[in-house]
Amino acid sequence: MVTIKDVAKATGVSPSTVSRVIADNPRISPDTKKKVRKAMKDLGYHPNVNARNLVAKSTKAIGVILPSSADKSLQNPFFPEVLRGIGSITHKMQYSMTLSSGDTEEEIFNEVERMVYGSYVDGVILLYSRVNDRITDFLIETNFPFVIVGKPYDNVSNITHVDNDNFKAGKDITSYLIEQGHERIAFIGGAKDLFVTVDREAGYEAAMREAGISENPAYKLHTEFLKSGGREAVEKLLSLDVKPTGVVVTDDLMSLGVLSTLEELGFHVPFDMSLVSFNNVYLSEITRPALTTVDVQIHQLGAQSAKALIELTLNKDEPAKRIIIPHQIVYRDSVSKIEK
Amino acid sequence: MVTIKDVAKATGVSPSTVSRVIADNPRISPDTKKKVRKAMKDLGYHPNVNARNLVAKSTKAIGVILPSSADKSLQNPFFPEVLRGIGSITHKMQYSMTLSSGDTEEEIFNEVERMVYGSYVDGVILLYSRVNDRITDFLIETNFPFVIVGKPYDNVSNITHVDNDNFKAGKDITSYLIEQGHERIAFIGGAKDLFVTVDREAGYEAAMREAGISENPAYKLHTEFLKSGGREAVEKLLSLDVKPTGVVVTDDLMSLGVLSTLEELGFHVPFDMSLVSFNNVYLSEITRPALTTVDVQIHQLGAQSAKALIELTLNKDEPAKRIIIPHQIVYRDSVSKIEK
DNA sequence: CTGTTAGCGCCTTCAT
DNA sequence: ATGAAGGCGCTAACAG
Repeated sequence: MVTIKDVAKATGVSPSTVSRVIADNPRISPDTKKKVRKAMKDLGYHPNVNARNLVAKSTKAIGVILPSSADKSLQNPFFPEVLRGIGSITHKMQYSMTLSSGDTEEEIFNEVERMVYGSYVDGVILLYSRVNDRITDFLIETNFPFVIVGKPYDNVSNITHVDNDNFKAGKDITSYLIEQGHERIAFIGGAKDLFVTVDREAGYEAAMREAGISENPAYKLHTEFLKSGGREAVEKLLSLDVKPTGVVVTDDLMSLGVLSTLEELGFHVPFDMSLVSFNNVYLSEITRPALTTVDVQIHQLGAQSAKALIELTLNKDEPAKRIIIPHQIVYRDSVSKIEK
Repeated sequence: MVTIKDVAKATGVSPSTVSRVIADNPRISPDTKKKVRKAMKDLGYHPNVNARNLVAKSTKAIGVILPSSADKSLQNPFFPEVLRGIGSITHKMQYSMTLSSGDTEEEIFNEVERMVYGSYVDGVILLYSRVNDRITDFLIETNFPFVIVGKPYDNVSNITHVDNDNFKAGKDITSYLIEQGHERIAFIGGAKDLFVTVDREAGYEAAMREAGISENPAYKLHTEFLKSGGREAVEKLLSLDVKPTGVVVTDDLMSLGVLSTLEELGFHVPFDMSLVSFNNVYLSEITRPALTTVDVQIHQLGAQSAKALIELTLNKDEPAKRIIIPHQIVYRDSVSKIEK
């Protein structure tokens, strides 16, 4: 391994001078800079991160914490996409990113502990938000820089987080359905303790209310995320005497399941049933019909969270922020107009 | 930050003793061990990785290199799943994993360079395999430990890699179609410079040959991975005078596109057309019909590669290995029997 | 069984 | 503008 000393020796200067050249210190003569740089290149010198981190007390690395992978939620294309978003920033800033790998909450907690106490990373991004989360609490207690993608379950104004306006997104997409003439609109969401679900549902309710459509509890269903593709939910809806004509589903991958079940039971989308969804991951354009869905800009969610985190690590008393990524409906073929 | 010295002072021993306690050195008296451990706990001591890495010349971290994300291939649920597989091992071995984040090949190359020269990681896993890959060449030249998930384009016997027997997988699944009475079987694969495609295709051909079915070039198609869901390929097949009765598609996500196009054009799977696929990612069970597909055990691909890599890093002259993960067909509803 | 010493590779005062 | 010296936190001989 080529060290700073080797370069120094080769150039006939002292190690500290080389160090200064690396840092591009202004009070090193252009001449020696050139010489040193050449030697570095010739010898194939590369700084050793660990040595550097040790004295700098910073790692230029951020930890990304995935939700516990008990369920299959990790197969949601959402994740690779946020990772790419995060990566786009870390790469540009020459940071590296470390992924959590635990399966259970306990395991993940231990990892985060290691990351924090062991100075593995300068900060972490939480890719989930759970009620009463030990990890969040721990991060707050230790005053370690972190940001949440999504909405914190608590301390909302003290935790930097990047999110969509899910209430509005839910309202917008529901309103669209209403504009298309639908009135009997159902809602299929994920677990009720997830803020995404709650907020999108509230948006759905608001749109219905504003349109003067009375609420129908039988139209509001919740299903374990990904559990057999929302089959039960769909069956329940279709067993109703007065069936809905449209459904709002809170996730594209879930929509795929809903779509399948619907068609399997003989209900053709969008003719017999309209369907709208959220996220706009790749598969929403290759399903049949292609899904009309809310583009939440997953990539941006990742990128902005990384950016905010890095700022936090650079300046510990940067105030907590709430960053809202705008959404946009992308219209495809899963909705039909109802003529009155 | 609590250091080893603090613990030493608090216990009245020397720093090296504390260090030995951490390493659980056998020739430290149980008594002092206990004392020291208590102090560590009381003070909240956690070893600093960077300091440790610096002297150990090992980082207990591995780098995972994703393919350049120019295309959307990263949205393939394949990736989260390998990551989980890798993570299951790194976690167990207390390793951490660093993800590449570059977009272009150039960017990724630079990252790998940093990882290698900067001692960021002890080894890397390549999640792709390209022809004439600079990164692979670089890793070989620098004699840096690495393993490939998939088949190396060159030096096959000198590079540790973990893969499926894609030839056999292709053959098995095609044979299954033949057993079900199909004779006009088409093949839709990804880019021809990917070994997965090539091998699975060779398997398909072998099965056809052995069954005495003459080859039909018009039945063999290649499509940009994920490009508009293989629409063109399907259209081409359906424009043929003698249409196939079955299709072998090399990836579940592609199958989703194929399926959609097929149905959209009025061909119902499996009645008008049978469809088999590869990978067995979650969505293959929620499509309609659910896909009969080859389970390639993605999780195992990841886990075994991590295991092999860690062995490599621990023992640099561990011989190169070729690890084949067995596959298995999972039968679902996308194939129908043809009575003669 | 435990302490002392040196050094991993780098950065940063403090001199000059 | 540059060098020398010390130290980041930890481990690994070498003593005893």
